[in-house]
Amino acid sequence: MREYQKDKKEAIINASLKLFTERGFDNTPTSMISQEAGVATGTLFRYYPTKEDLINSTYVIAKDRLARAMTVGLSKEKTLEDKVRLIWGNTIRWGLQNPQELLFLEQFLSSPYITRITEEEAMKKFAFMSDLIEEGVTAGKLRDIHRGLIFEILFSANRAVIRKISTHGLERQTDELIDGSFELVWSGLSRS
Amino acid sequence: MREYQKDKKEAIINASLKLFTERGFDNTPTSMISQEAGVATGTLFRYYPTKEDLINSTYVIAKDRLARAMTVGLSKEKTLEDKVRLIWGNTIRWGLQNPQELLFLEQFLSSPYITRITEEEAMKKFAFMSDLIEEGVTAGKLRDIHRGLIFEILFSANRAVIRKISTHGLERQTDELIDGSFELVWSGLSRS
Amino acid sequence: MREYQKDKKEAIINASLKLFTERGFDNTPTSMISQEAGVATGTLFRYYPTKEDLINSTYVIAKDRLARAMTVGLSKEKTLEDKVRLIWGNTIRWGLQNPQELLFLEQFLSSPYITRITEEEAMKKFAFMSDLIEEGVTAGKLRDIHRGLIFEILFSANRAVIRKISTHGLERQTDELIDGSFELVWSGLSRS
Amino acid sequence: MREYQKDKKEAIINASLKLFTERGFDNTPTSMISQEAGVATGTLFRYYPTKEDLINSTYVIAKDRLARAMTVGLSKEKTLEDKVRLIWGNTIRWGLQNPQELLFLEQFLSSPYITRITEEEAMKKFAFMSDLIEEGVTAGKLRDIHRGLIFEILFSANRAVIRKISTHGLERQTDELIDGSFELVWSGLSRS
DNA sequence: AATGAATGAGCATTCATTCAT
DNA sequence: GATGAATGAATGCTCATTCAT
Repeated sequence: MREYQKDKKEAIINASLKLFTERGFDNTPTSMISQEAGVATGTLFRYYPTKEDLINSTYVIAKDRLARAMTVGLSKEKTLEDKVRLIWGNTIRWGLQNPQELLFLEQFLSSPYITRITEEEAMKKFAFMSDLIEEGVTAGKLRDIHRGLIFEILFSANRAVIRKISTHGLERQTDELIDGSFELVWSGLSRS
Repeated sequence: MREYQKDKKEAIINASLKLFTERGFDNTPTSMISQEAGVATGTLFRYYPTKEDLINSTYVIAKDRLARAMTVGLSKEKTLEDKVRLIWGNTIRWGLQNPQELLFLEQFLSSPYITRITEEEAMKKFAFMSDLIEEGVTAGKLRDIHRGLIFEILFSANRAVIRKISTHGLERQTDELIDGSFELVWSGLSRS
Repeated sequence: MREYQKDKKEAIINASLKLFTERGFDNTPTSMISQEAGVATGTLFRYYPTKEDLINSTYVIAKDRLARAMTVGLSKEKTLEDKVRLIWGNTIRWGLQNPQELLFLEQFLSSPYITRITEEEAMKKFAFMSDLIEEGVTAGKLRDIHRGLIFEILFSANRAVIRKISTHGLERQTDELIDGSFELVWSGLSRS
Repeated sequence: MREYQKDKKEAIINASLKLFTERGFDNTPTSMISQEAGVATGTLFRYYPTKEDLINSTYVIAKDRLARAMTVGLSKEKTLEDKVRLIWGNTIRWGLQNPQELLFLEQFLSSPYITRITEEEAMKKFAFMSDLIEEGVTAGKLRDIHRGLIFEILFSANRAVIRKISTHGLERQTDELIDGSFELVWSGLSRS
């Protein structure tokens, strides 16, 4: 309906992503999704037998897109700091360009759905982050505190930057803010 | 029902707080709230004409409780660093003791409801934080970057610590983690 | 809607009885029942939380009405034969006057619902029949075969008479057919 | 799917018979039937344009099987009583061995579908019974009451016996119960 | 003010049927 | 003929909200 979709399954996921982020899971009827996707109500249930299945599938897709965006150009970087800096910037830029997908992912942090989805599984896609952190701690470059905590702080601070930029319309200063916030976070995380 | 309530209005808010945090907004019927509060269904709507009104009122209450908890003992501290450190620890301890209320507040960060509630109003209660940050920047103790960004990073890192502790059952090491994470954050924020 | 109903619960049962017998359980939407009863869709579910609950309640009511109709005037009769003859006639006349209720009851014999309803419980209302049969066998008036079988044969033959009369429009000869069929069945059941 | 089927049409009927009896008409989706039959959903509708058509066809087949089973060995019997006795026993044994098919047939007695199927047509297959009854009445061996009534009583008593045996697990006493119930019914029907 | 029965729009899901391949 | 993806009307049930008592 919106645009030609290769197949209906993809159209449904795209519509879900859009509507779930705009309206929240529970405020988005499946009928609205199928309409937005340009398919019949029954078609949605052929591919996703349950609304919950649809939510979970959408989550996995979104998480995957984020993980891909974060690592663009990663292999070119040499030092640990440069790698983290690249990821830092990639993530912020992706978040600014895909605010809905990011918002959608955040819904899971505080929703009952989070328990139903294997945290483990979702985290596999971010193994590259865990690896980097482990490498940094081992090499004595990062503070020797709970690895998961470093991970969480990085992520949450990153989201904070995105939120601040988009909420206050600071897109013009994006590059400065990326750099400034990275220095701040990096100097906090790295061994003094 | 649960305990003797001064008046029905309070009973309703308490029931809301409990149920919303346990089950989420959309999964909590107003009928369940009125039952938990020990009042008739109609009574709830006398005080809160709309479910949305109830959600917003509950939000304000919870936010207020958080703000109070954060500032306990604040007047005793002298230096900026000590004040922020106190707030940092207060927040984490409160979050660990009131996980549901915290979760409830976080629901708003990514829910469509956030747009409906005056961000301004909610933020007034945290004026003490803004003041501290302003003071720190002015005095040259904190990095001179966007004030709101400092605020957001502080908050999000704080939540990250809480989440990590409760998710991984690290309550025993709470004090160390509070201290360690504060050093990390503070060294990031402060002027080198 | 149809007529003034003392209370909604009764109106719903009456509508159910009518529609279930006319259309079958599965071909009768709850919305149609509530409409026929002149209540809102939600009201039906206040009284009967599930369609199945409604079906079962309707069944119990109908069974009860039948049991009452069967025993009208029973205390006046003296001999076993007269008692059974009275019940025989009562049942046929009630069946002819309430064809839908009878049909409704028969639906249970061949429906999956029968397993869900305590056969025992339903049978309690017909204890007077079991007692009569037991009395007859003990007194040597009835053949000494499986009591339940006598019960079943009586019932099914009775229904056969009703069905035949109403299917073939033999209402004019009702009295003769009642008598004739009773003689037939009685001479079969009684000890020669 | 189950076993090799000569043609799809037969496979569909067999699947219908099985599933309709196990689950009832309305609780059996056509998709389930086509799956059980090992054909595509569309194929079913090539042979039976409507679910109702399929139900009716299945009914006719089942009725035919019953009629055949009832008359096995009938030509060997000489007297009227022996013929009826044979049919009596044949029917009970078939019913015990094919409880689901019998249940399926009974569904029609009290279902709205009965009006849609030509009673006449279904009855043609039981002409042998009508003939026997007519013969008996004419010869003065059976009571001179409404022929159809005799037919109905015979059938319903017969089903009552089957039901009683299978409900109470009396299979061991099948032969006695067949004989006992036949004596009972026959002495009722025959001219004293 | 308080009550809770009543309301009816709204929702997730099912399924008989169609039709392009 | 055969297939099975697609359709969309229909259904059981929920729940925010109203209002007579």
